[in-house]
Amino acid sequence: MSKPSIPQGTRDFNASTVQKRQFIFQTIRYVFETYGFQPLETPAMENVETLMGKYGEEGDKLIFKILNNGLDNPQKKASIQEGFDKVLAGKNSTAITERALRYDLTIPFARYVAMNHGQLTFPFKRYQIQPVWRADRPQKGRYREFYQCDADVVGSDSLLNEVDLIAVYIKAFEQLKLPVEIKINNRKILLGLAQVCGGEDKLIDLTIAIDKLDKIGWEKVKEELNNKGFNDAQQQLVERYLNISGTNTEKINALANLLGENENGKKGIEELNYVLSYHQSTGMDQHLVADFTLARGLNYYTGLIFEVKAIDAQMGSIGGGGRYNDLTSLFGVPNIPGVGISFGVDRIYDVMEEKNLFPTSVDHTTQVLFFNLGEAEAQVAYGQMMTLRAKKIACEMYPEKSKFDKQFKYAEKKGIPNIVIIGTEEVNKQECTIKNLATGKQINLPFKDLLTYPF
RNA sequence: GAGGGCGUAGCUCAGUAGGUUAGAGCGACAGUUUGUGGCACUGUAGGCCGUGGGUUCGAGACCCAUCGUUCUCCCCA
Repeated sequence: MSKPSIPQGTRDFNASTVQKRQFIFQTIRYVFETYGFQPLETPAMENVETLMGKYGEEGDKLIFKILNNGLDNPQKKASIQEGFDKVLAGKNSTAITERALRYDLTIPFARYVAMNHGQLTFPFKRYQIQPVWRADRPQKGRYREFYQCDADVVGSDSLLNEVDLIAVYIKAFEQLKLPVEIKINNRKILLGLAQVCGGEDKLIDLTIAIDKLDKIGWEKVKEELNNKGFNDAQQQLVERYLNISGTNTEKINALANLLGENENGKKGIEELNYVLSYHQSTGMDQHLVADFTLARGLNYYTGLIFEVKAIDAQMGSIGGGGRYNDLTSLFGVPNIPGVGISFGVDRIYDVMEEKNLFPTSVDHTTQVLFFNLGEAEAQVAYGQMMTLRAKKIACEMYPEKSKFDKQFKYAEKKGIPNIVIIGTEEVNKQECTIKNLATGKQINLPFKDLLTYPF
């Protein structure tokens, strides 16, 4: 028997970690609900075809697939063999696998909307807090099982949804006391640039190259553009695009100049302006940064896109989202536009832990430990303990009659602030000894006063 | 998918140029102290040195493979 272990990229969470994570979940859930979003849960596994082809070529490779049961059935040997050959050739085969673990929450949500659009009231606002799985190689801030907290609105074209979702981001991070900046761009602007640069078909090459700017620098980006067939004039245009800097307003003006009369460019800028100016009136625009290099991987985005970055932290994005025109048409139900955002709880946790941002109050533990001084005494103490529990004070009794030393140490390790001693003396006098472990002070109190004692 | 670092006690690590019985600190447990913790002292337990193979008279140290872990790239939360 080898040592027990858990799969790569997964984790166990101890008491204090769970409590801190709960703090993040509760904060985000509270904000979601305050903004009118209602909960949804979907299964951990989806049909393979629901997920495949939705996340790009790279994404498909990172989907965890579940092996079918009954592969050893001799009657199905031929079809399974055939399916296996397809898998070896890099294709998918339902004879081998027909289910997969969900990769994100947006696609399952789109599937849900497509399945239930008849019953839903639009605009439909839902939030979802559940784990997702990716067969990525684990590293800092990257896990194979992690939680996402998504909020989406479908069935509305209004930019007010974008405005509202940005407010959700800002308010949630404000409550978590985590300083962030929210980068905003518009896929329409990128599309406009691609058109000005010689064609929509270049959009993907262009965004991939642009996205790498802060990592590899302009020279390398230029090289890549060159390899992808962009001519000198086009490269110069991209360079001017990437060199745009200044305040949000300055950047937008420079961009408008650059893209000129391009329809998509104009529309993209208009939308961006709308959202930014709206938040000038709410006073939340200080967190917003127009960033034309922001591209985002998921190719279903069509409008404004967002990405959240923790300030002064070495961590990838801790949240992202954007508008998608027609996600449900992938499932046969066209014309349901939507916009959504996502929080990456595990990365938020890592950053907050690193910066020591968790309030000490998130550590809930037992408030009172009742000492166990023998069968008869423990029975009396148990009765007293139950009255405290009825008042919602967290209590426990040490289960063994052990030496004081041991019971004290238990309380100390667990961070229990108070102990109650009920021994033979106390039972005779119908009182208990209460000791505060931090101050070391102790008092005697009649049983009848225990209920009103301010633990 | 590509590349680097690291695997020695429950934890953090040491282990000198390969040399015989593998160490420390913290923690755990027990005692000094059978109704008062934190401190101190004393003692005890706990290791197929990740796994498999190889080189060598001799391997925790060197080589190969494998697994795990961590980081970077790709991509992403």
